[in-house]
Amino acid sequence: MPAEQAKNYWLMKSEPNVFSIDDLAHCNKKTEPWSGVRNYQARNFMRDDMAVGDMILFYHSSCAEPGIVGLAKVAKKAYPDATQFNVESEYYDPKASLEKPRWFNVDVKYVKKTKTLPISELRKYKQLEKMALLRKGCRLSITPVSTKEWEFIQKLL
DNA sequence: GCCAACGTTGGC
DNA sequence: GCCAACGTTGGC
Repeated sequence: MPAEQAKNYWLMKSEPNVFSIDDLAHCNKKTEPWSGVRNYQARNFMRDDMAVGDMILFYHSSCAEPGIVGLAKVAKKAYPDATQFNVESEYYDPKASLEKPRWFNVDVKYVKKTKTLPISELRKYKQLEKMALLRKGCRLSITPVSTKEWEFIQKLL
């Protein structure tokens, strides 16, 4: 066994009217496949860089008070996203096949709900000014979080 | 391989 | 609802 690997940290956006932190807390085993990501950069983060045990800031977007609302962790490493093969799904991708899947997802497990830390507050801290989330025009639904950013945010929660 | 047109994201 | 910023598509 290798020595314990350095943990990575992530921020994952979800629209609460589609899938909220409470939904995650109440689903089976508090674990859910993070399916439906259809952006290559976000896919690559999941497929190539996420490991079991990585910690996640759960973020609510497109809502009254967008911000960090809880913590989660990676429960299963990436595997082909089942929704790409399902013609009934809004995430169906006709260009994907079982032999050549295009989209991957990890499983995400609920850790805890926190107070809401709004994006407007995050923008106030110099320590967070380099956060990918806060970069102008950043629309990525999955972004890396540095260890320092993670630790700073833990103190705010 | 370029790039205009188009669609989407997401804070405000 | 607006719209800036970005990613994707497809004609050439």
